[in-house]
Amino acid sequence: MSKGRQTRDSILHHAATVASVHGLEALSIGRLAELTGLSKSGLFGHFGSKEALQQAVLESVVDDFRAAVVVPALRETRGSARLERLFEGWLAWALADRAGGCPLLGASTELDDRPGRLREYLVDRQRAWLDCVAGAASKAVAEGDFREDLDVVQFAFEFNGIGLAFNFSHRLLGDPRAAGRADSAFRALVAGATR
Amino acid sequence: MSKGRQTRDSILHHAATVASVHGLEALSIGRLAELTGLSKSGLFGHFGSKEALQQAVLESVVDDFRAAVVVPALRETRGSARLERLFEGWLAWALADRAGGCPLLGASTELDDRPGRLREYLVDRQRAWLDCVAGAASKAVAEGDFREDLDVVQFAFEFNGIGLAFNFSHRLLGDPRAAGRADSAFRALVAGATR
DNA sequence: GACGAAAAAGAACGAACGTTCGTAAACTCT
DNA sequence: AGAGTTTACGAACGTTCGTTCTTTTTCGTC
Repeated sequence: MSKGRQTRDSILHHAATVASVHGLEALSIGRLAELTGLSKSGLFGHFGSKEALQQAVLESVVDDFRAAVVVPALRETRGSARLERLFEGWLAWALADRAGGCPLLGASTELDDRPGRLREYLVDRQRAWLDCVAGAASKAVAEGDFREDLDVVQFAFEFNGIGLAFNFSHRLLGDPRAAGRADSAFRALVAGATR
Repeated sequence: MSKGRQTRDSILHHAATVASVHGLEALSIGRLAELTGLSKSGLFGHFGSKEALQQAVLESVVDDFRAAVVVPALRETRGSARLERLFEGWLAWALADRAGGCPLLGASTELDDRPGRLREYLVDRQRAWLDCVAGAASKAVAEGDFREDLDVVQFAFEFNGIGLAFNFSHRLLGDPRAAGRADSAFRALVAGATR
């Protein structure tokens, strides 16, 4: 890997940490420069604009998410087992050792009313994520794990809600039972899809 | 009402609009000043600091929420009817005519990793909100609408998740079926609590 | 209508913001 | 080792930021 890529990756790593706590908009070239030991202009040159930096951070985090959650689940046997793997993977990702919470969830409420390239990219990726969940549920139906008349999009909607509720209770309220609550909710969701 | 309170309320109204789109941190004295037709220093004098302004905005929105959602529901007959009222009220609040989404949800992810007075206040209010839902569920159990062994805190957790999922699908993804999805999820939740 | 208080304006501050530019250093490859 | 290209620096730009003063205007009350 060239020197440039190396530096760029280091910048993105620090940026993702900052963004997990303060959000994408709070990323500042100057602060990020002293965090990485670069000059403002030196750091700036890697991206060309602040928005491009934010985009790069977002893409980098999305790639990590895919590698940490989606790819391992796709290696699991299709059916309800894969869905369980998706859920556990998501929970582990949300609990991962960061300075703050999942940057994608943060960006989702940060960008949800702000048109632009960033938002479009994020919307696309989040749709893909929900499609992934719905697709897995669909496979579970085909495998006979779930009932024939299950609304898989509705399933993905509620699946997502459990994740969001977990994030809310865990990160904001600091509820130590949040993971257990999420687990119970997921089991109830699966039970409702099974019978 | 004195002239001062009047101006202050006007400022808070504009501030809540801005915060609904860009978040609490993005509130800027200068921008808010030209939005309200005041000078920076004139506006500043009403609060004394930016953080005090943010706090005032938060309190103002919380008061609106209570008046629009909680109070009307408490006038409803206790039991599952009141819960339905809470849910509908929440949905209507989230769909209300604002520039952006609900400022309290925005603040919840904006502040969830940032210690301080603002966060503490918000956590307190959100806990109270979940307690309110759990309390209503508890009443529904006592009334015989819900089954005896229902975990009302878990109920509130999932109730909250449905709201968050709605906000996500509606505001970020722009899904026109979001409200219907939320409604189906709520009915499923109630059905699970009933039998 | 005068008087004290409250509200708003105006000017200024130091700091941080994103960005541009020209130049120097470091790396990559033959 | 030398040529060519990345990579990084340092200085400066025009703005905007929150905040602090002092001064002026407006309000509520007797």
